[in-house]
Amino acid sequence: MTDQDVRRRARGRPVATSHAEIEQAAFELFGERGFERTTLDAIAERVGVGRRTLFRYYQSKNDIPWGQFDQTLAGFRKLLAAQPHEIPLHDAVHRAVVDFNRFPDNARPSHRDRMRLILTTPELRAHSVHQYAAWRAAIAEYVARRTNARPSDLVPRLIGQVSLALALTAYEVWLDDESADLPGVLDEGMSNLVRYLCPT
Amino acid sequence: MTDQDVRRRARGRPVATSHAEIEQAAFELFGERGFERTTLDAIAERVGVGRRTLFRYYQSKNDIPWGQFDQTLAGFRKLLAAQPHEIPLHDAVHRAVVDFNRFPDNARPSHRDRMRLILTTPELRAHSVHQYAAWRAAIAEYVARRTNARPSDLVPRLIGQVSLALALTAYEVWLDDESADLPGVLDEGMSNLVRYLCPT
DNA sequence: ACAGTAATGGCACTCGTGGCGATAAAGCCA
DNA sequence: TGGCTTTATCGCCACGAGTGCCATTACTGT
Repeated sequence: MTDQDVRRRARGRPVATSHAEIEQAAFELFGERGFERTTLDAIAERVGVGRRTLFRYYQSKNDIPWGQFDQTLAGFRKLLAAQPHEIPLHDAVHRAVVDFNRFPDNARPSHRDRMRLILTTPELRAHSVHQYAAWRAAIAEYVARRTNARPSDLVPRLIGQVSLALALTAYEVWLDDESADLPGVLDEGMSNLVRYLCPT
Repeated sequence: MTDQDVRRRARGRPVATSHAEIEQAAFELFGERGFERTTLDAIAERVGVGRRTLFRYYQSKNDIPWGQFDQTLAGFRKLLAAQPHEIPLHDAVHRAVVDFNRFPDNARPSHRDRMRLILTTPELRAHSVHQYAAWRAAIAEYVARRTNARPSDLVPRLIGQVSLALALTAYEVWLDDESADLPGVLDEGMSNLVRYLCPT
């Protein structure tokens, strides 16, 4: 999971920290002072590393809460590709989205903490656009493959955007309601959307 | 439209510039050097005003391309409120969205230039989340009114998000294709979405 | 021990942003 | 005309994110 374990000791100087360590320290501080009032210096100090080094692990302060989203995204692409070709397109996409959002509860920081921070901090809400774009692209490419279109065509793009819309709505409702489970809200959203759009 | 005209000369020192003037200067520079490499100093200098003064007109550099979106948004709320109660909800919302996106071609910077800048500059794409949130809220409130729900409930939120998804997709396609007209792409997107979601 | 290698981390710089207070340019009124 | 009030401008300083540059450090392999 964490890079230290995977990465066979290369030749040079050993790493001084890890993504996991940085995220833990950062989330502690975010919890104490809030995201905006936590400086990179503070994070670096708590990790016991130079500020400059943080930028070797995360492109920006805003990327820290997302962790290693690249890897998560790769998992999502696999989920999409694994959907059976027989089922209708919208079912395939919806299933992949729902599966993608079944998270193990043992992560640390928890998925809920992550998403709460991201979705309640204005700056992070804005910055997340970049992650969302990559997520949408995964969907658009899948749809393009199945419909013999280009990812930049109207329908693939649209389905990517609408799937994101549904997911974001589900997340907001889920965060508002402690008892809700995410896959359930996603399903509920989807059926409401169909009810809204489809002529009787 | 512009504030100078409306605002009857108040008592104190007269204003040194206007939103329109700042936007023109800014768009000139954005065109020459790109958004990111245009500093606020450069804009202030071209307008002939102190850098500090720019912040009295726009909350941030990122807000300049959006112009006075508050006013635009107020117009959108009126469009929604003006929809007849008889037609189905999704028709009402869609009509308001389409009407909202009929823009007069005489604006300067043109609507197309504005949107191209916003949608092709990563930083602006991210920052636009704030404008979008206000736009979605207008829809959510309208839907809540018509369905006797709260704006924070699943369905109003969802319809706001999905409408935005559709609009953004339409904008991207519209910008890619010089010959496309925006209302047409919006309609096309909507019918494709219905086709995608609704069981035949 | 020495060379090679790769991560660290300090330094200096740019830029957006916000606070504070001084100042300029008008109108109002005597 | 001269002061008073009002309101916008603008300079100055400080902070934090982000970036390029480069010396340094701590390993591995020979």
